[in-house]
This record gives sequence, C-alpha cells and structure tokens, in this order.
Amino acid sequence: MKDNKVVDISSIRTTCQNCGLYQLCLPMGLEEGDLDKLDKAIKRQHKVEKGEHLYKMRDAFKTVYALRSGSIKTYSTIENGQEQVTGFHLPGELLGLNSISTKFHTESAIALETSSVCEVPFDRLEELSKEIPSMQHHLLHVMSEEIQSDHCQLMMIAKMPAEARLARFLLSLSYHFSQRGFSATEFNLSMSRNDIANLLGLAVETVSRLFSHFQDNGLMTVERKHVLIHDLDGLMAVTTKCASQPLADDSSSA
Amino acid sequence: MKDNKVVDISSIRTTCQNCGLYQLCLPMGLEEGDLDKLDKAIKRQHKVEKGEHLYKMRDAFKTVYALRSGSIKTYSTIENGQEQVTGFHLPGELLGLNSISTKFHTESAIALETSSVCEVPFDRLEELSKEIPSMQHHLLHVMSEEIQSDHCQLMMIAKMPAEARLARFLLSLSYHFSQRGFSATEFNLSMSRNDIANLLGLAVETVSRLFSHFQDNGLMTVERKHVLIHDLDGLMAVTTKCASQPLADDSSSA
DNA sequence: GGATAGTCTTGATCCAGATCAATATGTTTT
DNA sequence: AAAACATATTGATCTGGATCAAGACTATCC
Repeated sequence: MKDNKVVDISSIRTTCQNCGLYQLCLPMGLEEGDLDKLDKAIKRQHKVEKGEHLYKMRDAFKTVYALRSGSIKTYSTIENGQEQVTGFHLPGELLGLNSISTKFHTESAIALETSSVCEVPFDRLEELSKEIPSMQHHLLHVMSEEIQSDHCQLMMIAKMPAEARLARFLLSLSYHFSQRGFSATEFNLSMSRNDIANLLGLAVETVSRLFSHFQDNGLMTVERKHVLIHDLDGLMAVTTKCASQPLADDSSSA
Repeated sequence: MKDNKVVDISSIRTTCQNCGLYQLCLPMGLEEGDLDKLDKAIKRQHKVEKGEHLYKMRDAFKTVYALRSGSIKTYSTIENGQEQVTGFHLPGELLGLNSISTKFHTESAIALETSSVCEVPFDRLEELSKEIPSMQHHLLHVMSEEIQSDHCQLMMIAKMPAEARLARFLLSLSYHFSQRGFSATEFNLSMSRNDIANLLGLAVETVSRLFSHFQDNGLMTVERKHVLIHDLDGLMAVTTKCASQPLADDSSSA
C-alpha cells in the first residue's frame, strides 16, 4: 500500500512540521493542530536574490518574514544619507517585528546571498496569537531577545575596544552557525568588511587590520570571505581584554 | 443625596481610570470593562525611595513595573564590573518587559529620585492579553518601540560625535517632558553627569565640557541639575552637524 | 562648623582608531 | 582579455575624545 502510492504533491511542499528550523522559528512549542493553523497563514518559500530587498525603510509594515535559508542584512538610513547596519540575520530568525509600533518599516532588509523566506501577514499572526497562547508568548519572547541583543550591542560599542568588538562578532557568528548545525570554526562571511565595520561602529580599515592581527596571532585564518577559527578560547580572551579591569580592592583586604 | 454622601474610600484609591498617565501606560485604548480587569491585576502605588532598586540583574522576572512618578535608571553590569546604563525612564513607561525571554532580569533598575510604580504580575498580564486583544497588541507595540529606540541609540553611539549625542539626549528629555505636560525647555536632570556620560558612551569630563560649550554658545543654561534650554532649534542643528555630510553628487548633474 | 567624601568643572597630555592615500585583488562588462 | 569598478589590504598621518591631574563646589556626617 505504501510502496505503490503515487507521490502526493502536497506531502512534498514544505510545511512547518518538517521544516528544519522547527526549533528556531515561529512553530516552537506549538501543538499539532496549531501548527496547521499557522501553516495555513504562511506563504512559504519566497525566494530573494542576492542584493534584493525584502522590504525597505518606510514601506508599510504588513508582514513578518521568517528566514529559511541564506542571510539578510538590516540597516537604516540616517538623515544625512549615512547607513547604519542594525544586524545580520540567519535562518530561523524573524524579521520585521520591530516595526509594529510605527506601522511602517524603520529599517531596510536586503539579502546578502540568495535566500528564502516564509511570509506571515502580521494581522493573521495577531489573530493566531489570540487562539494560541504559546504563540503570543513566543512573539513576546522573540522581541525580548532582540532587545537583549541590542543592549549587548550597545554595551559593546560604548565600552569595548575595536579588537574586542570584532572578536565578539566572530564568536557570535560562530555560535549561531553551530546552533544551526554548521561548523563553529569554519564558515563564510556573507557580508562585506564595510558592513561589518558599520555594524561595529568602526572604519573598514580597522576591521581589515584587525583581521590581519588575529591572523598574525594564530587565532584564525581569513581569506576574503572564508574564515577558519583556530582558537575560540583565544578569541574569547580578546573579548574580555577590554578597557579598565575591575579595581578589585576587596581581594586585598581582610 | 450627592452632597451629604460620605467620602467613599474606594473612590479615592487611584484606579487606572483616573490615572493621569492613561494615554501612556498599559490601559491605552482599553474598554471600560477591560480596565476593571486590569485594575484588579495591578498592585498600585508601590513607593521606591531614591537609590532603592526596583529589581536587580539576575532577579527572577515575575512582574512588570509601570512608572507613575519619578525616574528610574536601568543598567547592567558587565563581566569586568563596569556598568552600562541602558536608559532613563519617565512616568508612563513600562519596565521589565525586556527580560521575558530569559525569565530573570538582565539589567537592574534603580530610582534616581523618590518614585512610585504600579506592579503587574507578568503571568496575569499574559492572561489578560488573551482576553483583551488590544492589550496583546499594546505589549507588542511597547516592545517594538523599545527596539526602535535602542536602534536609534546604537546609531547615535556608532556614528555621531559627542556633541551631537549630548544634544540629542537633551532634546529627547525635552520631548518626553513636554509629552507629559511639563516644560520642554526647563527641567531638572535627575541623573548624574556620570550616568549621562555612561549612557552616551562618553567620559564624564566630555559631558561636562560639552555642557559648558552649549552654554557658551547660548544654547542653554545649565546649573548643576537645573537645565534651561534657550534654543531648541540650535540644539537640533548640533544634532545634525554630525560626521561626513551626504556627498550629494546628484544635485549637480542634470 | 569643620572634616570627609562625592560630584562637577577645567586644563594638559596622550592614544586608539579615523582619515587620507596608494596599491592589490577581485568581479563584471564588453 | 582589457577596461572599468568595487572591495580589501597596508602604510602614514591626524584628531576627537579618553585619561590624568588638580581644583571647586555640595552634601553628609560627627
């Protein structure tokens, strides 16, 4: 019965149920029935070519994007025409939620490589949240995470020297890749040096020089886009090597 | 009948209905009946003395705080003992939501002056959100706003020179005060120079010098905590006077 | 009210990282 | 495959703001 069954086209189309990003994306922790509901709301597998925009600043905010593959850069353009990169996004991440309050996008999202996304109309998502408590919680959870990471980024730019920022950036990429089942020590940078510098609040030249330094110190090998980390702990050490260490007076007394 | 009625104690206790922060806080856009529900969930008017903590980093996250009066500083402590100020909060703001994902607070909140807050257990808030769609939306709205403002802060620290950062900080305070019905041009700073410097990623000395410069340029008068802005537009101008202006090539051609 | 301690201001010096400049290495176009 | 262009590396110089240092002003405590 099962062997002579003609392939059912509907079983091929990717559903949330068998999407590899199950643990990272929206469906996290949903019941079988709920998944179906979500599945119906989603327009799946929209493809975005490298350099193509998912949305642009000031566009109406109507849909949330779940990144399935590839990578996306978000950035906003400042009054004077300068660009501020706000983040690089990897599969499993949700994009667009930060524009709920304004109803129009406050940043642009551009594909750094050919990528694919699932689209969910935000109003459908809000309706679903009414019916599915864990969905409501998940949305809050995701946004809370974004605030956390923004605070971390802030602290980094405000307090850490260039070296530590780049090291932390690399470690963060490494971590996210490993979370997604890829190597933690070997990967390709889909973003340019310029983008990295911008995100970290540095000049391109500084980023370039730091890559060279890290290489000279045997921490990593970097050849254009290709990165091979030799010493994760070493990079960690660079991260903590930031500004004025604690003036641990208490350790000397008593 | 109405004149000889003894004062009803329950009509005196502040309810969300007659709270002056109606437009800013949680109740925003709620129906009469819904307000009652919210009202029951809230523990009202908890007083916090200057220097007292509302919560500390790593405390369990259980309740959300709505600031009624006073001002609160949020900050987190980094590995090396340094402190990073993440924000100053004025009446009407909600505190704590950014720790939903971790379940423990990732920052500390301390009163900069004697303040009062309403407390709402977060699980009650989530339940209410199920029943009241506009409440659900409002929570997402508030978090989205926080992400926006964090991005703005990031851009500021990454791209703007010290002058522009302080100017923008003052304008932001001015705006928030005016939103709350206070003077946009005269107010008191409840935070120290140190805190301001920390938030803006600067040294105290720089903040102090900049205040002096602004004063010399007739933009404002600042005497310890007391601020009097003479020229809002002038401050705005300082804000935009940041780094490399647009290389508007297109205006010359065609 | 004088002592001690925090906070703020102002000046002098220094340095991390920006900016400028030149070259090298891709990449795309024709 | 040469031309035109974008991206990356490396060196030389410059500077905004940090750091160091010293007073001035306030606030708190005996």
